[in-house]
Amino acid sequence: MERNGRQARDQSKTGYCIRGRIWVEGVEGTFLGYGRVVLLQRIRQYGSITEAAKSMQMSYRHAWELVASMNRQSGVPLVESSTGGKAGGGTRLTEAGEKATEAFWALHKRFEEFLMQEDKRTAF
Amino acid sequence: MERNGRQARDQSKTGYCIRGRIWVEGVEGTFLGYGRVVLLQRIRQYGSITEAAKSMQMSYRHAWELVASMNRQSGVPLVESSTGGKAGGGTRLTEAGEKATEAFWALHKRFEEFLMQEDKRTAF
DNA sequence: ATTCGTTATTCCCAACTGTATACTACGGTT
DNA sequence: AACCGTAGTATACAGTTGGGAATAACGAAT
Repeated sequence: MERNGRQARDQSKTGYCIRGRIWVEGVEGTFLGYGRVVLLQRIRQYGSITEAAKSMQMSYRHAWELVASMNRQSGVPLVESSTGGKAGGGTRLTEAGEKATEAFWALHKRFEEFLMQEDKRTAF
Repeated sequence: MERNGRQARDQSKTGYCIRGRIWVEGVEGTFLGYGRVVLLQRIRQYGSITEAAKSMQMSYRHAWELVASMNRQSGVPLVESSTGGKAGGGTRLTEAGEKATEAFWALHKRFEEFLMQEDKRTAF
């Protein structure tokens, strides 16, 4: 199943594992989550929503919607787009976008550690 | 919105809050999650899937499906049902069901604490 | 002015989830 | 035997979500 591209934890001992999702919530619901931050990363990498979406097997429509949602909910835009030009335009991560992804990955890492710890600890 | 009946955290300072979901995963996906365990609790309280579902504004069909999924994935049934009789039948929580809900609430409590802590800690 | 590739936007459709409804099975009580 | 309220099951329906395709807007390079 490989939810969100994250690996399933070891179930060999009990048959169960502890899993979870974590996100930053803003006024319209999710502001930053795993998928959204991966998308931001890919946008930085490719300089294009189109390419970023393609690399994640995500439709451009969906990717664009996520980007719009993030920018709407953020005080300062996480991403800036330009249209036209020789390359047709592009999208780049702003400084605020860099900071946001960094902060989210730090949070995510601590969460993964929490899950791992609970996986060992809990009776399941 | 009040997702899953859990309260939204304080957003007064930053406009954001850290939220998450946690669950115990078995072979067919979710084994125990917040909603499922609340359902178990209500079943214990009412002695009936019908009443438990009604009290949560959940359809009987859905509630029954969740119960079946939990029992299928658990080594020993968490819930036992009987049909017929003066009361028409009923469903009660087994000892294993009690233990499972207890363990899940303990896990959930630690998770809530983790979220609270992250909410204070993180930049969002 | 034409070309080009991307952003931005719209519309329709498929898949999934859960609801509502209706029905049968059950078995103690009367 | 009839009654009653629950479990258990099937079917049809509604809402949401995301995909796919089609199209316009854009602007630098040629």
